Amino acid sequence: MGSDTRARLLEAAAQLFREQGYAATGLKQITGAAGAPWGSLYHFFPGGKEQLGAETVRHSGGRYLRLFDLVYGRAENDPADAVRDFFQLSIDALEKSEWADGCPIATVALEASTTSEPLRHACAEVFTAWREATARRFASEGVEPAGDLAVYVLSAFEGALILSRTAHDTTPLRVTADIVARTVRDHHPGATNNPPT
Amino acid sequence: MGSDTRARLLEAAAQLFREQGYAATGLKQITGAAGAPWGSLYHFFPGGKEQLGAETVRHSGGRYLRLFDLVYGRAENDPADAVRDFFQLSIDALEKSEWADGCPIATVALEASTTSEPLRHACAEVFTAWREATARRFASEGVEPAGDLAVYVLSAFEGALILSRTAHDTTPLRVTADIVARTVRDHHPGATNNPPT
DNA sequence: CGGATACTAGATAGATCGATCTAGTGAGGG
DNA sequence: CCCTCACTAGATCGATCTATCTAGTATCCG
Repeated sequence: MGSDTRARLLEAAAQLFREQGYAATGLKQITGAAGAPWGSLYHFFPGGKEQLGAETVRHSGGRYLRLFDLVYGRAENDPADAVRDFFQLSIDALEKSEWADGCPIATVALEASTTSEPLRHACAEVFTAWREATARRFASEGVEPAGDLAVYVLSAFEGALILSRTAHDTTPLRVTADIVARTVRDHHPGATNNPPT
Repeated sequence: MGSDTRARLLEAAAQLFREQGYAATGLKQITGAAGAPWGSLYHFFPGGKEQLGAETVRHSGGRYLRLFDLVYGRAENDPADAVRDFFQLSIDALEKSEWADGCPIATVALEASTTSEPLRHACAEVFTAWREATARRFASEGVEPAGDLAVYVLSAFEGALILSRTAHDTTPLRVTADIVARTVRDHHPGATNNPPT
């Protein structure tokens, strides 16, 4: 039965991959941070670093998906406010962590894009799940076209997060949140303004 | 005087960092790709990998800046069309390279964010230069607020590029380009529609 | 020609990488 | 009790990493 070693390894890997990326993080560093013995790593992840990476990506992705559902699920928020809340969550995380906690997927996604198909695929799955969660929320509120707007929101969010983290300045996230939220509002039939055109 | 070894090293490093990232790329691999002798690397870049990385980032950033000026400078394009053209350039680059050629800065920026201050700073400078070039173009056409919209366009572009490259699918870039171009058009006094609100 | 400087060439160091392997521990079920 | 199996523990391997160091070659200037 369950020691939590495996979970601690995933957690430590998630944190380190998020901060430093996949290639720069050594397995020794992960076992060290997790307080896990070296031997356990290959016991739980016989596929080695690549398997640990893929599972970590899905693990982080799932955790954020629950966060999506939480923010989007608040009944009192209209979709534009929900989008704004989500950007704000990242602003808070960035500041609290002193610019360490960016997107837990993006770094690995870029590194793995040409390097490891299983890893890239895991990242793609996570992004798809996030997009679909956002699109469902938009569709249920009549924000259309829900799928396209979800892709757009996610793109703007990921990009602004990169810019803010690199510049050590939350301005990109704040500015982008404003404009994107307005776009969403303009596609929301319940809002005060109707969509243009 | 000029052998081109130093230039070839920068070029090879730029390509490899773009494809695989900074940490995953070995110096041996760079000298190999550049056809440059190992000894030359530390002759031209006595600061080692970090100096090479920082100079490579600025090198790639400058090259793209000229591309910005080229696209934004076309007189017949209004700003919304220029934005669309720029997204299209990346779509073409992604497809032609079979998803290898993403943003030459983003991967390194994410990797270096907590790892190397000089490298992060170089990336931040490049992003700033890109934003300013875009903002200048917007301001000269009366697209306001030019600075905010430039940050927004750059964010959406970077994010969509990540999503498209990870998914091996140009849809995020195409969808995001449409919506972002419309936003820019809506802030352009010369366009058929006036800005909302 | 002589001598300084720029660059090439690559051996080597020392550390760390991911991965494998063997040995040992400990709890639970028969 | 004992056997099994999940897990721990860490030595060890070969490869690769960045960086340094020493020589050798070329080029330009006097």
